[in-house]
Amino acid sequence: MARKTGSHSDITGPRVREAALRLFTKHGYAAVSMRQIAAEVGVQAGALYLYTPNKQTLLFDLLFDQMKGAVDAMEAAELTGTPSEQLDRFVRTHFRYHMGREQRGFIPYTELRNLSAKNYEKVEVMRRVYETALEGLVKAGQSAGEFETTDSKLTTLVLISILNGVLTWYRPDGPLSLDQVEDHYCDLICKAVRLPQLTLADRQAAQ
Amino acid sequence: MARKTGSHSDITGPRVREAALRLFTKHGYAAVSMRQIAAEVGVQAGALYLYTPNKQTLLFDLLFDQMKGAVDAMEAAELTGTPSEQLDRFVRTHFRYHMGREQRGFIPYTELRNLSAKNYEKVEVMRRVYETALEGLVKAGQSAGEFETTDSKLTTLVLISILNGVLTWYRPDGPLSLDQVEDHYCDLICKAVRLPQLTLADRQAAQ
DNA sequence: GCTTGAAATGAACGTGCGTTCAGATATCGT
DNA sequence: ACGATATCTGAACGCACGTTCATTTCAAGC
Repeated sequence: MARKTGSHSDITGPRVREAALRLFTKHGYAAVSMRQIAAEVGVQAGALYLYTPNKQTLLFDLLFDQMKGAVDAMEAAELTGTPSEQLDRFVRTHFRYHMGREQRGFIPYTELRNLSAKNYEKVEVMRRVYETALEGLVKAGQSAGEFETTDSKLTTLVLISILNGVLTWYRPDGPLSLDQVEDHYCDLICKAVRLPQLTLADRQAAQ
Repeated sequence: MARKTGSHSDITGPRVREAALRLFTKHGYAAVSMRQIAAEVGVQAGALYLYTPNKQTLLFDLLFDQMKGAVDAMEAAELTGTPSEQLDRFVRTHFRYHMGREQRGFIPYTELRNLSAKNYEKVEVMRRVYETALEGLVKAGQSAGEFETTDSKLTTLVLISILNGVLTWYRPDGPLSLDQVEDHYCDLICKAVRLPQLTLADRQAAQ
């Protein structure tokens, strides 16, 4: 036995990444072996090295794309309006990017520790961009008098905790719809920074 | 060479647990080897098995004690007063238990996936106790008319995210004092559930 | 000071890891 | 139809893992 019938790199390549994403998310990078990933794809371990130079790079690519994708999604959202409206949109974009219909999945930040120093730095740059954008938003809300928070750095950290927290437990096939969770989180976050709560009408107008 | 001078099980035993806690927290269970733990203690790998039957049990003991300790700390806090006051106390107790002067450290919930089914169940029981207590508090606040949250289950999940989020990044030797962070988190959480913010005087009176 | 038991060594075990590669087979352009 | 090339197998590599155990050394009670 050697090459499989109907095999294409266009098909197997993405499947390798999907399998790795699923397994890394579920069990963590260190606990997942290349043989497990290969088995999930339906291939021998050696074949994986046609699609990635090594395990480390596989993790890096997934984490980097995840962060880069989130940044891109945020830029595509073109946050405008008042800080309050922008924060609302930020929260929704964040949630929908990771948990939307593409079923992208989410590798928690914990896995960053498994990256080599060089790879870590590259991902960290993207993360800084993302979190700095959020912090800028918090600061803008403060100076506009919409948010009553004092320490913008600390507040941003809390917001990140909340935003990523939901990604670790939310399952699209669970009892809660995407909209329900999204609304609830927006509500809580908006109240936490004490901005006048947006009504549905406000949101549609902002859109 | 065999037995070390000045060696006692009363000393080495705790040191094994401390080393394991530190390494599991930093690198994750799967990425840490028994030889690394042994090296941290200053002993050969085989010696660890005088203090734990195996690696799995080492993790279980740490996680179980961590959860059990948190539950005990909460019971010792004897939450009384209005739901608002109780929530404030809950947040502070949570933070101080994990990050207080005993420098206990905190193994994130992510590591629960490394437990065997049986061990997982035992830890999960404690976790349920803890989170159910918090949810009961949220519900009480709702019916008392102090909290404006709608979905108590979802709200509790958010609160857990926040409470555990800080434990993953806070370092006692960092720029922020324990009190600063504690106050900030209490403030944000209290506002998130929209209860009238406690003044320092209120808190001292509640104590 | 000798004996007894606790505490640790260090070598060994089987296993699974990440990775490589020669060889085998399917696909595709011609 | 055939040759070239892309895709995959299966075996192998050295290494590190968790765990065991005979042996050695230290501590302590008599």
